[in-house]
Amino acid sequence: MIEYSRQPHYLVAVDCIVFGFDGEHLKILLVKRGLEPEINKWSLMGGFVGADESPDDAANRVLKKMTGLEGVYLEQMQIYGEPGRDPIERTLSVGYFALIDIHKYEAQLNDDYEAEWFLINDRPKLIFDHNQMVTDARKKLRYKAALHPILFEMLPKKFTIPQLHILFEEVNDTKIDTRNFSRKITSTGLLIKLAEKDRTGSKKGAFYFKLDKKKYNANSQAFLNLMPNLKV
Amino acid sequence: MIEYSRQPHYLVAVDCIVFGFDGEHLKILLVKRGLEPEINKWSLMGGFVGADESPDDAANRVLKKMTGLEGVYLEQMQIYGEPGRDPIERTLSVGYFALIDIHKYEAQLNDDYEAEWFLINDRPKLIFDHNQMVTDARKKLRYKAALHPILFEMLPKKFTIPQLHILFEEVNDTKIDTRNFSRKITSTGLLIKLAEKDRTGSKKGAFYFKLDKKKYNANSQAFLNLMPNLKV
DNA sequence: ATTATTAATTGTCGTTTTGACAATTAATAA
DNA sequence: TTATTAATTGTCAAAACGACAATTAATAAT
Repeated sequence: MIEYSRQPHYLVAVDCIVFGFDGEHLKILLVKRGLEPEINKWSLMGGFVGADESPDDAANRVLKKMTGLEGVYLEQMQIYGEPGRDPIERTLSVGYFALIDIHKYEAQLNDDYEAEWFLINDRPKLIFDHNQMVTDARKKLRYKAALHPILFEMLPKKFTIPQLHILFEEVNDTKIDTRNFSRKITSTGLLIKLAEKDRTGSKKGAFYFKLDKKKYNANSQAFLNLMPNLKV
Repeated sequence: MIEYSRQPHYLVAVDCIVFGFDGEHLKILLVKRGLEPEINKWSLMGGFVGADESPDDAANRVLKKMTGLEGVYLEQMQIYGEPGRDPIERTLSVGYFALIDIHKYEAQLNDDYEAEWFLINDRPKLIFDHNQMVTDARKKLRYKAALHPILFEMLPKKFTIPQLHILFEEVNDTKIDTRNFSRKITSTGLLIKLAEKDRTGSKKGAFYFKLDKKKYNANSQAFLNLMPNLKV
């Protein structure tokens, strides 16, 4: 039988940086690690890639298992493969970032895992190279969101322009002129204005919008230039 | 001793899509595979990730070994990890794309490996999922090159605007107005005009330019909008 | 009822960028 | 001297950008 003799074999894992938005701040979802080493320390959601699944499959499985959510926005980020990154045994990990509607999650929380939302800017130290993964994910989110309409993934089906505005400011850690922002976001043609208003945040109330799914699917690869004065 | 018991272990490889430009067309560098299965079939340059190196290290090592070149532009693309992608044994491969100056290569060719340049649009069938890798790499190259000044990596230190123009047209598979192109590319401020002219291509001759390394290193992450009417 | 208050929404306008298109220039060959 | 060829510079209207202001729709206070 043919074989690749004498080549070393490694464990392969996936780790997910799960972003959410509570209406005010950008957050990430962390779990208490369930196995040694570093048991009970905070870490990203992760798991080993099984024999019959691809890394993408594994990431989806892990997310389903730990949050109950299916079909979430998931994007491969990069591989982390320094020889010594896991102290026990060589393990390469594929980093993914996920965007979920934080409210959807709360309803389906799987209590078997100790999971908790943390402010992106006020999170505990994480195990291994997970801190670096979060930094990288945040940078990639910022990059991608400047060009493609992906931040909708973190909002409910019905959302308002002001909500979207705050989310963009959070992700980019900067102030954006509300007047120019609303003009730019509506000019994409991706939003459908609803008759209903959200009156919780102000006296006047803000109109709800929903995503034009057809145009969104057709244009999700288009370059948009959603950030003013963009420098990365 | 702590261990991750009973988790499956896999081979991990790297595969490099090496792009080059001969002045007229975009090309990729392929090698004849040196081991079973599929020995002597055309494939990407690749190799297994060794025990003491990261995937990035492995990709650089493979490139050095097969082309003699060091310090080439190398970017991690994505991981290919479908369970059945290698018929012999489960192997996950990290795809990289590389941009090299085709002339530099010719001078340092390592004849131990049967390597050959192929037109990107007229290449042989490749083993495993390498055809998909090439397709993905091409798409990513196009995407990246539209926003960042990376195509210089495929040209000699001294190059002309018309050379750059043809390269952009090749990568994007489209015609670009020469007048608007030269204005846009010079307005980036990344080019330094030299006194010398290239007279091989025309009677008038075209001025040589070189890259402003300082500005290039400082701005390599900036968004530029180098393609007109950009849709991806 | 009238007014003050607050946040959402629509509006203005000069500057810059874009991209379609044409004229000029610098060299060589006839 | 002229024809030829490709590089380079030029023109301009339309669109996009971004700094900044006014108006509007509601509620709360008087």
